[in-house]
This record gives sequence, structure tokens and C-alpha cells, in this order.
Amino acid sequence: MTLLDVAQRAGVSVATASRVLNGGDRVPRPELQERVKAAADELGYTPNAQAQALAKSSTNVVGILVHDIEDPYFAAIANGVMRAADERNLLVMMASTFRDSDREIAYLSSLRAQRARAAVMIGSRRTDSESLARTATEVETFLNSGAGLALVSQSGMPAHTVEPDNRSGSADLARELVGLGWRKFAVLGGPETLATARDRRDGFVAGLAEAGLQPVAVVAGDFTRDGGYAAAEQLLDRQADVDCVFAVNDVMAVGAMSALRARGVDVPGRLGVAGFDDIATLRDVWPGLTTVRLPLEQMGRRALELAIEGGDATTETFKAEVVLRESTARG
Amino acid sequence: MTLLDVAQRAGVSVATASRVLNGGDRVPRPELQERVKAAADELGYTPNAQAQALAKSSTNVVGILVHDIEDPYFAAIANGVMRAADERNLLVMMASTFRDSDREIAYLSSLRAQRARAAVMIGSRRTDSESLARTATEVETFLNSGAGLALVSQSGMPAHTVEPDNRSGSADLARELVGLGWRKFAVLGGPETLATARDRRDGFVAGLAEAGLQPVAVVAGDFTRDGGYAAAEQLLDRQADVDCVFAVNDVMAVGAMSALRARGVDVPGRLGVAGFDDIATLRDVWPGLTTVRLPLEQMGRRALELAIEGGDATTETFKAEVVLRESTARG
DNA sequence: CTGTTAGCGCTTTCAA
DNA sequence: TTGAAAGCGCTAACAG
Repeated sequence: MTLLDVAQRAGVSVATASRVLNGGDRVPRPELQERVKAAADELGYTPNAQAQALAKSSTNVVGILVHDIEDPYFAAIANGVMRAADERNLLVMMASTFRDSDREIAYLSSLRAQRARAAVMIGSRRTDSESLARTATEVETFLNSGAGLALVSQSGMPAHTVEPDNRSGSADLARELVGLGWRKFAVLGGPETLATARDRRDGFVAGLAEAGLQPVAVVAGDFTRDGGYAAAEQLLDRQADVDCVFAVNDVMAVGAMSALRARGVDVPGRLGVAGFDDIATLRDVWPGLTTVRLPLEQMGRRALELAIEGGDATTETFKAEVVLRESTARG
Repeated sequence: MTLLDVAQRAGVSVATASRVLNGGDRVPRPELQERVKAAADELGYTPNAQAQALAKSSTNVVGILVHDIEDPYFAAIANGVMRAADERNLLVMMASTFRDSDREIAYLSSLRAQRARAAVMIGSRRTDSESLARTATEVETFLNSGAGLALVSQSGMPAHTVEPDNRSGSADLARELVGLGWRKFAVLGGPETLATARDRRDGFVAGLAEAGLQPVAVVAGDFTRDGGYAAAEQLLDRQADVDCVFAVNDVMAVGAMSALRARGVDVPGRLGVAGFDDIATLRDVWPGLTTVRLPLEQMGRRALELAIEGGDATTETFKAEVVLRESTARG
């Protein structure tokens, strides 16, 4: 069923049919409108979006790139992007890159081929890899193609950026924990090359410094549940004299808590534990995890807005807020 | 930059250019291939996917519909679909319907407009609503348009179906729990109109019946964390004589555990708790949640395969497996 | 093996 | 207001 079929059935030209069914410009006389609409649904007509896109050379598709949609952090941000897209009647194409920059680049170029209106890239990249440069190149190409782009948690790209205030969020956390009476801290950091992980660690260290403290131990680990588990084990093996552990994200913190439990270490009795993100799905763990809340959905929404609006690259920072729960309660 | 530009620069026809850059059919002589490729990347040519789709009247786009991507159950299945799509070089369009069938129908029709090759609908619908019939109609329209379709956890539609074995999974769970020594059960069911929730409850009740038992209490609630929380509170208010609680999904179970904790009810000391799904993000809760594991990612993968393959509507059932953890351990 | 050319379905000037 | 017709960029017969 094409527009031509509809037009013929309604006894009008395709131009007229187009105008009543889709067009925003001049509207035909009511009587014709009726006829066309009637013909359209008798025939079960559905416009061919590809053809429309080709003719108008513009689409209503936006892209989302995440590292892993099963990670609740990405899911929460993606949810914000999708809601914002839905409100604007935009269709969303999503891909998981699994932290593989080749996949990422390939997908960005697919979006270009699709003539996507805009894209949102979620999550930070490793700083060490030369592939970061290749990504940057593709980012520029993407922007030069006329599409909009915003990145969440990844600065240094020539596009709009939405960032949580990782440093001051974890500095605040450090202050609060010190205020609670904790003194001997360990940091379970993510990979050294991940800016988000580094910023959270550094912010925390800076916060401690204000109180004249410094971390007793810093253990690097993967930015995942298993990374947190392994880092906690390592910490225990070192037998460091620690009373509170800060893991740079909630997922790691929960992994760490499992490791501690397996080793019979009471939380918060013998060790306090804190995380970062305030993942909704993890709000019911026990003991309740002290963390730093990020407005993840909001950040996603805003990223889409910026990407759609286009314009000069700007950076917006979202404030983080400490949430104290039982995992750092002092006896 | 169009194919014509490339062709001219390489001194060949568009047909030739098309053949070397995209076409799968006859390949031009090596020398020309070189020239075309060179021209293409000097010009930074990217094919226009819309134009290709229009010319070939076929795309490499597939759709995914979820109720809510932030719900880890959907995220896990969607992840499977996306991986399978990635392997086949398919692009994924995703939308959250928030259990609104109008959104669902609208999105299905957008996918039709996009000439999507296939779609996967994840999650079960309510059985009571007349909107189910409207969905069924759109499903047929979708299939008649020539696209493939598979549903996960929703039977009764004229398309491929992938289903977890909810009934026997929860019957198994019931048997295991009885084997552990639990006797006085409460079921925190989802909405009566949700087939998945009903099947899990019924399966559990059937499993109990084998041991000559029947649930002391059945409380309906929303299929969410808050639903579980509220249902548990209600259960406590009734002061029913219960020793073990089965919530029809993990998210509800975790909500219920929080409610119990808030009321000072020890798990599993005073009350055992079990869930269903084995959500990865919740594997670290404490006490570890006894549940029924579903191969969510696998189900997603398979759904995509079926959707792509097309053919007559088939139903595939995936076995569920009981996972006993601390939340139902007997003192 | 390569080029010509007629569409794919729709939008959008440009005339009428 | 309505219609005719020229593309949008690419593919796929069909010739050569």
C-alpha cells in the first residue's frame, strides 16, 4: 500500500494525499481530507518511513550507546533518554558496546548512515587507549554530518557533555563519614584509566585531606561487581588496619560486601562500607548501603535535550548528594 | 557525499561504485575496486541507509519492546536480544511501553513504518483489558506486513513465543521448600490479571498440594518492588500464621524483605522468603535470596532468532531451576 | 565486466 | 487549493 494507492482511491493527487496524511504545510479542503483519510484506513496504509526520510533528508531517529544495558547504572540513564525521546516522538536505536571502542565507532557510523538526528553516548572511556583518539575522530565526523551529540560522563570530547560531580560528591561523602567517626579508610578504586573512577577516588582523598586524613589503602579493581569482590578480598589479605571502605560505585560496593560477609567481617560492626550512584535496584540490600545519589534519569533526559538542540558544545554538571544508610552506621 | 560523487571521482558508473562498496553480487575488476574505495574514503563517503532500504525494500533494523528497561528482568532479556542482533549485524530500535498498550501499539506501527525486519516484545500483558484485543490486531497487521515477531512471556498471540516454565518452576520451588521443612506458606502474588504472576502462584500452589499442603494466605500486589513491600505489610497486618513467603518475582521478594526488616521480622529466622527470576543484580542481597533461575539472556537470544527466521508460530519453553540460598535456610 | 536506466515511496517546489 | 513533476540516494534488471 503506497501513497499512490491511497491517492487514486481517494481520487486526488499524491501531493494532496501526502499533505493530508503527513504534511505540515498547506492543508487541503475538508472534503478532500475526509476522502483521503477514509481511503488510507480502508487500505490500511502505513507511510514508508525510509521513503519519507529520503525525501525530506531527515529522520526522527536518535541513537543511544551504552557499555552494557544490563548494568543498572546505564539502564537508569538510558531510561531518561528514552523517556525524553518518547515525549518528542523520536525513535530510539540502542546498542551495547561492551566497552569495545571498535564496536562503538562502528555503531556511531551506522547511526550516521541512518541519518540519525542525534546520539547520546553514555559512560566514560578509558583514557589510556589510542582508541580514544579514533573515537574522537568519529565523534567529529558524526557532528560534521549535521547530527547532534551528547556524552554522559565523558569529558574531553568536542560535543555536549553531561557530568555528575564525582569529585565533590565523594569529597562530601568523605566529610560525612569522618563526621560519623570513621578514620581509617580504604578506597576500592576502579581501573586507573577510567576517569569516573579516578575522580571519585581523588575527590574522596581530597575530602579526607581536609580532615588531615589520608587513606590507609587504595586497591584498584574492575568497575564491576566482581571487581569489587576481588578488591575487597585483596584488601583483607593485606591485613591493612582499616575501619571503613569506600568503593567507587554501588555495584562494586555490593560485591565487596559479599566478600566481607564470606570472610566473616561484619558490616558495619567491624567495617563500614560506602558506594556511589544510589542504584535503585540496590536500595534494599542489607545493611542499607551508604552512597552518593546521582540524578541518573535526569542526566539522561538532559543529554538527549542537548543532543537534539545542537549548538556549541557545552558541559553541564549534576550535583550528587550523600545518602547515609546502615552500612556506615557507628555502633 | 553521495554514491554519484564517489563514482565520478573514481571515473566509473554508480552501478560499479555500488557494487564495490555495498553490493553482494558480481564484483568489478580489482583495479576499479581500488579506485572506488580510494575515492570513497577520500570523500568520506557513508552510504545512506534510508536510500538503500528504499531501493532494496528491506532493512537491517529490528525492534525491541519492553515495559521498563530499568527493571532488571527486562534489561537481562533485552541484553540477550541485543547480543544476538549484534552478531547478525542488525540495528536495534528499543522502546519502553510502561505497560501502556497504546504506546505499545503505536510503537509496533512505527516499526512497521520503518520496515523493520522483525520485532521482539518482552513481558506479559494484562489479560483483562480489551486493549489486549487491539494489541492482537496490531500484531497480526505487523506480521502481515511481512516482518517477523516473537514474544517473550506472552502466549496467546499468533506469533512465535518464548516462555519460561513458570508453573513447573514454582512447583519445584514449593517441593524444595517443603523438603526443607517449611509448612505454612504465604504467596505474594502479582496482579491477578497478569498471566506470569498467576502461573507462578498456581504452580506454587500445585507444588504444595502434592505434599497435601495449601497456602495459608495469598496476597495480591503490584509486580514491583513497592508491590512486594506493600503486600508483605498487608500480610503482617493480617497476623496470619505463616512461616515462609513466596513472592512471585525477585523484585517483589526484595521489597518484601525490606518490609519484614522494617517490622523487625527476622529472615529466615522467623520467616523464610523466596522469589523468582534470579536477577543478577540481586544475587548479593543478604540473606541470599532463594529463587528460581531463568535463562533470561538465552530467552532473549532465542526470541530474536525466531523473530528473524519467521515461519509458523511456534512456542518454546525454557526450563527454570531452583536456587536455594540463605533466605530459606532452616535454623 | 561495466554502464544505462528505471524505479523504491514520498516531499516539495512550481504552475495552474 | 490542487496537481505535475523533479528529485532524495541507491539498487537491480537489462543491455552492451
